[in-house]
Amino acid sequence: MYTIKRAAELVGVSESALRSWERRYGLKVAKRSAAGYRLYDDEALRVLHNMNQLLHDGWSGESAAKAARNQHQPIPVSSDTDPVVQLVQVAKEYDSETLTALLDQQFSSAAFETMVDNWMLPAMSEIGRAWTNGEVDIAGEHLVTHSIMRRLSTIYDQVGDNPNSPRVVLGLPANSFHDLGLLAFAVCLRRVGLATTFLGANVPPEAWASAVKANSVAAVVISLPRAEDVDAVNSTIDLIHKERPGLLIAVGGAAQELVKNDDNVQLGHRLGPAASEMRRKLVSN
Amino acid sequence: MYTIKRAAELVGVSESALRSWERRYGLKVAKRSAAGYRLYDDEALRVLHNMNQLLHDGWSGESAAKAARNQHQPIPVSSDTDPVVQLVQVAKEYDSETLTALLDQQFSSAAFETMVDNWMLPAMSEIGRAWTNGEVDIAGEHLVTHSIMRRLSTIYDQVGDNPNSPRVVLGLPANSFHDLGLLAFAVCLRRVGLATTFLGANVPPEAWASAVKANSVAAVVISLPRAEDVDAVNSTIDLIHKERPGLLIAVGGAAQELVKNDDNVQLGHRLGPAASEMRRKLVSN
DNA sequence: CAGTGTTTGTACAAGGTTTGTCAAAAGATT
DNA sequence: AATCTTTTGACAAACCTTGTACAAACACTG
Repeated sequence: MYTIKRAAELVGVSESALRSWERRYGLKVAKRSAAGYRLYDDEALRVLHNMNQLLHDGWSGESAAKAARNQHQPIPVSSDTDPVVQLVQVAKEYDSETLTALLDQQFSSAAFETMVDNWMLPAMSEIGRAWTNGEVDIAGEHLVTHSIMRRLSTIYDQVGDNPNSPRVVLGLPANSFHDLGLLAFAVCLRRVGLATTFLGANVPPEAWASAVKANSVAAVVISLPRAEDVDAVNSTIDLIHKERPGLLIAVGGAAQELVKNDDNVQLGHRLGPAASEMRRKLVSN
Repeated sequence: MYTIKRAAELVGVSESALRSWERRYGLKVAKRSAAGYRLYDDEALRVLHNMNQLLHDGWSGESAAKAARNQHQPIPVSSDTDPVVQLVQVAKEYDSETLTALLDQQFSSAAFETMVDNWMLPAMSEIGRAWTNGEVDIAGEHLVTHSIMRRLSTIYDQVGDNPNSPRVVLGLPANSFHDLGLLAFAVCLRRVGLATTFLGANVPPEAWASAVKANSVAAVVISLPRAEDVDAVNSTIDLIHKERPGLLIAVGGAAQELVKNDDNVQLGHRLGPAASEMRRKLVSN
């Protein structure tokens, strides 16, 4: 624990500056002694160091302080606030620095499935609600969606395929574009040991037909995030049935209940359990 | 979030020009602070960078502005092009999308040490060359540097410290800021099982003195990326010698040959071998 | 080719904001 | 007693804002 004089020396700025940063930007990194003296630990010094660098780099004080705090903290971002609310807040304010910190935190906070079911999907639907209310604009929604998509793709690649297991093909019907939940589900499937082919958004019927031709394909997952796309899903299912009769077809997404279910399976709204269930169905041993 | 002064510097145009573009062509890429100051983020810089390039190509302001906003076509990362060339290309075009993909690919392509020595460091020095030639602007160089720094810090944290091993303290002298290679070396040291304390850039003499006081510190690594900082390094070394006589001091970086070497060690220019060598020196068994 | 209008970067003025530093008064530490 | 530290308020230099003006470069037209 260093006094302010020492801390200022170590960081390479004046004592006044440290006090000003605290007063003006709320950069409260120092503990206080019984008598009210500031006491800086190593973690605090790192934050101050970051702050100094960012200022040298031409950042505004306000945003530099925010970024400096979030740059190097394992448990950052006011952990007393609901992380779902935090994500909506980030979308409102278009705050990409806090977004990065929040994603870092959430993606490493629990098992992937838990994080997705308890935080990511609820938070995304909350953002959808805020968007229809006009509280969040398109840019904010985009920022968040794209960042999460990038993380998911990275994880999808990192987990890697399981080429010797039964293969599941995942995609959305033509003209449907919300592939975030579906990609998260693809990750879950890979994590339970299945092989996956991720077709993504807006898959035209022909592409579906040719994707399911391969012999290794044991199941298909179609997502139906919006009620409008019911017809597209239904006709896609018919087409797949014609191409590969008896193939397991599962439907997911917010509007999955609207699909006529003769032989197909509804996945429900929790990805972790749905992935385990899928594995049970496909793997014999 | 950069102020207009720095944003202008990074893109390589005047502040007035930025304001004019905004007023005349509606190129409103900057957020505003509470007081109305313009604040530019990376995305904004990308658009401005495009704008500038298009103007240089002879486009009219009107159409350049429209195109600059939309010019968002990431080049796919192809495996048959030299990845060093690809990184320079990314810096030229300020293409953060492709950068992410390229980093994903490279960071998972080989052992960390191989990736650093065969790709990252050569590519960074290539970007430096392109910058002195004027082929890459400051903004492009910054984008790449910062993205790589973020990856490295994540890895540094993920690898974790080895608290029971001999500790190595790493840093740059005062007023020296190129800490990318040094952080990569810190990761290498952790990966060979050593404990590390990363002080980072611009470490004032007092901070060096207090950092080496701890008994567990078995060695110090000082980096000298630019010839200008020779004096700062020499005086820092003297100070450390006075504080802890006999402590192993190693010098790395592009200009390491310039340091007077009485007892200190030169690390050479390949990080993987240097880290192994360091381990051999410090670990007895 | 000269004349006219437009585009584009830059400069200046008047006024508000940011940011590091200093000073004063009072309490804590050694 | 001498040397810290605290908060609060104040100040100046640097910075940013909008609006207007101007000159060089360019394109078009008679």
